[in-house]
Amino acid sequence: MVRTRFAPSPTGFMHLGVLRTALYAWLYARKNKGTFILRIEDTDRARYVEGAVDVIYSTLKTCGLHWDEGPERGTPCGEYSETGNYGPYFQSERKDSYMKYSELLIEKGAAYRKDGAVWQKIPTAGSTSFRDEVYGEITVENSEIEDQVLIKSDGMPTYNFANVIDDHLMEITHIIRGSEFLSSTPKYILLYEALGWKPPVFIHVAPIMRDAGNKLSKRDGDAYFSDFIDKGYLVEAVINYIALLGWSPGGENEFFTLSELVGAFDLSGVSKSPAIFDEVKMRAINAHYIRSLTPEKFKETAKPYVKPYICKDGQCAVANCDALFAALQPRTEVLTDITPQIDFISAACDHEIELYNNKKMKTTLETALVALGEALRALEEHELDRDEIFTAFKALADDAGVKVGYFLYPLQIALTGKQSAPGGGLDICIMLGKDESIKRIKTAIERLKT
RNA sequence: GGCCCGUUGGUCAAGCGGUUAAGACUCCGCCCUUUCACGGCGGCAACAAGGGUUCGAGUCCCUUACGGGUCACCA
Repeated sequence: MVRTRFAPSPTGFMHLGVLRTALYAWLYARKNKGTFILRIEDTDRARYVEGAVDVIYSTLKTCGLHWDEGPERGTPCGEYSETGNYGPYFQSERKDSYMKYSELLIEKGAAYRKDGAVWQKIPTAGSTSFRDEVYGEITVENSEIEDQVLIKSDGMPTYNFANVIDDHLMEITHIIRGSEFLSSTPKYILLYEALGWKPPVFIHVAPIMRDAGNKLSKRDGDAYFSDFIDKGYLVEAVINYIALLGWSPGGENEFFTLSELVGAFDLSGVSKSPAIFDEVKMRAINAHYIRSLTPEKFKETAKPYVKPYICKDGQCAVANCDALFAALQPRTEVLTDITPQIDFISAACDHEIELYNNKKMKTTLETALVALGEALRALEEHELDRDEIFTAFKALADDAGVKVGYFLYPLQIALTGKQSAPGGGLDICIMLGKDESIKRIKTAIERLKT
């Protein structure tokens, strides 16, 4: 029976690297029909942060990484076993165990007291070896290892000690954690040996880097899961991306849902070297997820970003919302891309008249005036039907020996004031509706005349 | 500095003794097109260096360089 654990310290934030470790531990447990345990490592009282555990709970839940055992059970789900007889799951509540085993170690001569703390005694001779599933066989001379504190003078265990005790008591079979612990693993091994316990399987994962020389850290301002959700990333996309940072499924597919990751996850694909975080790549993945959403789902997801801009005097300023959302979907990589694209809807059409000069469209201020006149006429003469009006413009363009853009581009400028709009002139007409469009065109014509 | 570990295009990465060294992102062209996007097609671009082993090395060994981790009463 595989039992993995995620053992974060409650710092108040969920670092992407930490989340990835949780993901891997969760995936490994699910993949092997095992148990995923959440344990809070709050042995450092100086670092205690109010409400920090809630960040851990909520992040895990929104990511779908439900735990089978822990301080608070995850979403009830039939397939999960209902054990949880290994609590408490807060290290601060397990002090008795740590004291008990530190006493035992002292009795065995593997630990001693100094300066009010209990220290682990490292053998001076020999060497210690262990096998890591990612890094392979590792051997260190005991002379290279130094004695370490097991119980701090405040009575709390150190992370190093509490980990060993808890992992054993909770019957953890596979430890998945950051590679920064690779160097201290021999000390753990020595502890397991001194206690006569069988060490679990170790799986160390290389860190996520900001660039070649620096780890992704809070100082960068965008290392936390919440930072990316705030920026408009979809949680599925974030999970998908970080899963691929430091692990490769091997094939050419790089899009995986959580359950697909469970099927694909394999330790052999875990990388030994650090991976540099690339937000541009993550954006691309996010864009893919957004485009894959059904129109309904996209509308629901994008609404909060659109709503402030389409409400005018308490009314919706958009005549055709579906058209708006349909236009936005392929133009959205992250949700926050939306707002700057639709500011034209509620804002007055005040823009640089120079925009009418466009070499590619072969338009100038003069031709724009003509085109807008035609647009106005077309709108007044026809129903607001895309095909019907387009046909009218096409005929006009053919007669004049130009492309439709000759007429439609000035219309877009008149309506949006933007060189790049989420749709062409006609599309914008449909979004804004006949009345608003005509109003804007008239205003634009007046400006062009002066 | 000691000790561990690592090093394939700008980035993520496949590869696990014999390949024209995948794929994705980025970037650049072209096509599509009422702008911008989406989409389609194509292109630029890599085995850190030097020694071995081998008929043959990105794949195995050694050295160097560079990078990461660790050496806390933090985790």
